[in-house]
Order: sequence, then C-alpha cells, then structure tokens
Amino acid sequence: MLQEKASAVTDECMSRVQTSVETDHLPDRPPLGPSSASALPSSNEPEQKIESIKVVLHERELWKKFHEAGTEMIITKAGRRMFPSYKVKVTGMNPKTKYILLSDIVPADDHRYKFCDNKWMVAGKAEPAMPGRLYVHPDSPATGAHWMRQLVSFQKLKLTNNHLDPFGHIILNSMHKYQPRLHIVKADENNAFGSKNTAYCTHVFHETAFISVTSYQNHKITQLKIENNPFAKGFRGSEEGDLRVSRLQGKEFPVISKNMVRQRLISSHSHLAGKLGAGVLTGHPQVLSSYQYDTGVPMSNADAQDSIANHFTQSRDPGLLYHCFKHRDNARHLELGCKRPYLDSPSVGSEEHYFRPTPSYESSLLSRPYCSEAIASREACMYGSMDAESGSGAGDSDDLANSPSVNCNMWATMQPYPRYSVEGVPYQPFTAHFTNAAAVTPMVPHHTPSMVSRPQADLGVYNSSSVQLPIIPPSSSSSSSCSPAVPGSRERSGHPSLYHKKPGSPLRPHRDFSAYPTQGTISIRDPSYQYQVGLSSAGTHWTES
DNA sequence: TCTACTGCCACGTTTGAACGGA
DNA sequence: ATCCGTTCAAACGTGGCAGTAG
Repeated sequence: MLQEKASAVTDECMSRVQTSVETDHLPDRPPLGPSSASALPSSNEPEQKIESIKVVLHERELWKKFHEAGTEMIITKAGRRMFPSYKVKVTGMNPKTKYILLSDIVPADDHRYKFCDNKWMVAGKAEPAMPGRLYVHPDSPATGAHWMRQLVSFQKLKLTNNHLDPFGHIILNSMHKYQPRLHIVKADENNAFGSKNTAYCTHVFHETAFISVTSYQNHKITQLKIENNPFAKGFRGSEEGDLRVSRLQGKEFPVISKNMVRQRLISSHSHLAGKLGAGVLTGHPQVLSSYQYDTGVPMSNADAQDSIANHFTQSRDPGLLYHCFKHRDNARHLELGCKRPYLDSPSVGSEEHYFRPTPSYESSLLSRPYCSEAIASREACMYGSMDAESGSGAGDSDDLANSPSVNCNMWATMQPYPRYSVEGVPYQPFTAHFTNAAAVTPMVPHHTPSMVSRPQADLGVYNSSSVQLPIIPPSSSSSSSCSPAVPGSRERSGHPSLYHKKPGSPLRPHRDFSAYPTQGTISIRDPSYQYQVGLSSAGTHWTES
C-alpha cells in the first residue's frame, strides 16, 4: 500500500483549513513510468525546489486567438468541455517527487456581462459564486518524471451551470468571467499535505480567461471553435468538399453555409447599423491588452466596462473568411436565425467576406490543429462541494482519514480571480475544500454511501478536506506563485490524510467532509486580496513568461 | 418582446471490443 | 498463446436551432 499525504496550510491571516491528502492505494492505473514504481523520494535525494517548476501553456497561440476575440466557454447542464483545452508542459520538477496537479476556475471579477453591440459589457453585479470545485488531474499524484514526460492535459474538465451537478463538474454562472488556474502541490509521503514541508504553487495564464455562456454570443469565437475543435468538424466547411459539391452543382463559388448566411445578414445589417454605431468595433484587435486584472488597479464598474469593451470587443475580422459550409439546409435561417446582437451590432464586415480567399489568419488557425495527446484516459476527479447546498458540517477528521470513500474537493469560498493590484496589496487566497462531488446531489446524504454512478468512479478514493492556495499578481500575461516548504505551517484541526485512493475502486461510498471553512474566510469581494503565499513568509513568486 | 436557457439533432471524433493473421 | 493491425459500432463531443421560461 502506498500512502501519501499532502497538505496545504494557509496564510496566517486567512482562514486556514488544513488539507490533508492521502492516497491509500494507487488506483488501477497504468504504470507511471520507469521512475514511478517506487517513486517515493529518498530522504537523501536533493530536494528540487518547487520554485523551480516551470509551466508553459500548451497551444498558447490558439489561446491567444481566442483571448483576442474574447473567449467564451459553453456551459451546459450535463457539462461541457473547455476548448481550447487546458494543457500545460511542466518542467523543473523533481523526477522522483510526487505531485498533485489540480485546476480550478475562479471568478475573474464580480461582474455579470452581456454581449451587446458585438462586445462584452458589464451588465451588473455578479451572482453569488458557485461552490468552488477542483479538478484534480487523473494522474495525481504522480512523480515529477511522469508530469514532465508529456503534456499535462485537463481536457476532460467539464463546466456546468447546474448548481446541483452530481458529476463533480466545475460549476459556473453563465455570463460571468472566469479564470482557470493550475495548482501544483507536492504530495509525498515524506512531505505530507499539511506538514511543515508542504509546498505548492499556482499558475495563472491570463489568456485562458473566458466568459461562460450557454450559447455562443460572439460569432468569431464560434468560428474559432469550429475551425480548431475536431469535434466540431461537422460544422466545418471543408473547402475541398464544398468546392467539390459546388462544382458538382455547377457553381463557381462555394456553397454558402448558414454561418455565412448569418454573416451576410450581419454584415448587411451592419452596413446600416455601422453608420449609426461607427467606432464601436475594432477591425483587427490582434493586439489587445490583457484583462482588467492585468492592469494592476482595481477597476470601477465603468472601468471594467471599458475594459471589457476594449478587450472583448467583437471583431468580425474583415479579413476572416467564414467558410463554414453547413450540412443542413437552413433557408429558414435567412428569415430567422440571427441572434439579435449580431443583427444589431455594427460590423466592419462586409459582403466581401464570403468570397474572399481564406486569409492567412485562418490559415494560421488551421495550421494549428487540435491534437489530443495520449494523456490519461481516465477521468479526473472533479472535486466538488455539497456543503454549500447541504450546509452540512464538517466530517469527522478521523473518518476522513479512514474512509474509503470517493471524495471530491471544493473551494469552500469561491475567490474571484484577483484584479491584480500593485504588488504588496494582499490577495486573498481561496480555499479549496475537498469533498464529495457525488454527494452534491440531494439524494446522497452525508456520510452515507452513494450509489451515484459516475464516470469518475474509477478514480479511486479521495478523501479530502480543504486547501488554500495563494495566487500572486502576474508580472506578465501569466503568473504563478508558489509556496515552498512551509515552516511552521499548521497541522490544523488535525485533519488527517484525506486524499485517499484505493486501487480498482469502483464507485465507492462517498463521504462529505465538508469542513466548510467559514471561519476566518475573507469575503471573496474583499478588496484586500492577499497575494501570496499563505504558507510562508518566505514564499517565492515566479512568473511564467 | 427580449434574453437566457434547454433539449434535441446531425455530424465527426474517439474509444475499445471483436476479429483475423502472423 | 501472444502480439499486432484492422474493422466496426457505440459512446462521446460539437454547434445549430427551435422551443420555452422568466
């Protein structure tokens, strides 16, 4: 039996809820690699500092393209994957040390948005944050060698707007802006979660921020998704195919898709509207500054609106050929079909879009095809909360330690992604709360076996409590913070190991260890965000360039 | 009336079982 | 008996769209 413990302790000033993570068994997973079989680090080995870990966002250029257009992510009741998917390349780990990689998505600000006049605008105050959930990479814990061997993919992470989601998907509010984050936690038997040696770091890539939607608002985003996501190939107009069809039909031009028709409608409309709304759009927002939280200064609502207007401005790139040919007849679309924002919005586009040769912009997109790495096919554990819904108290610590249950994590308090302020202004760390995602469903009572069957069941057993992880202000388009070994970190509340896996565990009875850390938790709207580094005054920052 | 949301649809990709040959 | 490659169907992931609720 392999046991691992890890813990994180928060800043002295913050609500501190110790997290313990214990892996009782490695689950039935493929071998982690040559160095993984007995990967427990030797105490004699020189310990590689967690500060030295470097994380590079995969397909950053693609992310940037989306970012420039104002990334939108569909959220559905059943859960929807992110695209582009969140993949990173990690280097600088100690090959033999075990790490837990997990991701969460936090509010980027406290606004609600609407898509108006082809741009995202602040539409009011954000709704209360959903219970935070963590997505722990299915390979976790694994050795540094394993993580560094290949891309680390969070592509199976799913987003939902179902507040009672039983599947452990990350719960978001529609029309809100979010920021994904990556956390790396050392998880060694000799370096347990919650021990004084706990070390972790947080990485934020600003280009991965997005606005959650239930249907796409910005047509450019739709096009980017269709062009880059293989699962959306059905909506792609294969130039060859369509040209072939066109030729067969004796046409000299490609078949016009619904999207093209829509574009045409928009474009036509915008010829009129554009005269009224001139100046609203920018034609080529190729270079956009980062989001408001990059500015370093908290923004007023008006500022935010400006920012959104500037950064999420819909750009119907006049150079972009919307060449999506539809497989379905949609003459009706000519009459209906267009979302009002499209119709209403002025656009720089014109009819020449539709027959213009594909510009390099598009080519560049197509030259970066989505490729799925041969990464963990196993589902990751989506850690979620039931506390928010149930209000149940914390589970017994010992039970946590000993329970074979599947447990998932949640952030007890959903922290908005900080509007990064000048360095030195504290950022409030968010709190991760490991609990049972399946138990989120009302039908699954606390501390009782859950019969909920879910695909993540094969992940094994996770007992968990809570984690607080800090983030720090970015110095560039992405940022990271880390907390190396934390002397004096608190073994608080005696939460024993909560991260608990057993091999071959099918869906196991779940428990909710909802030590919902309200105590000492700072409001997510607290402007006094504490950057760094809950665990140690000696915390180190580094920035991903 | 408008907007956000939901459920269903068709299509393409992914995955893994089944099969056959070496 | 094992390994490898191919085939095929089911499962899954997409965006579109009509209908619905507030």
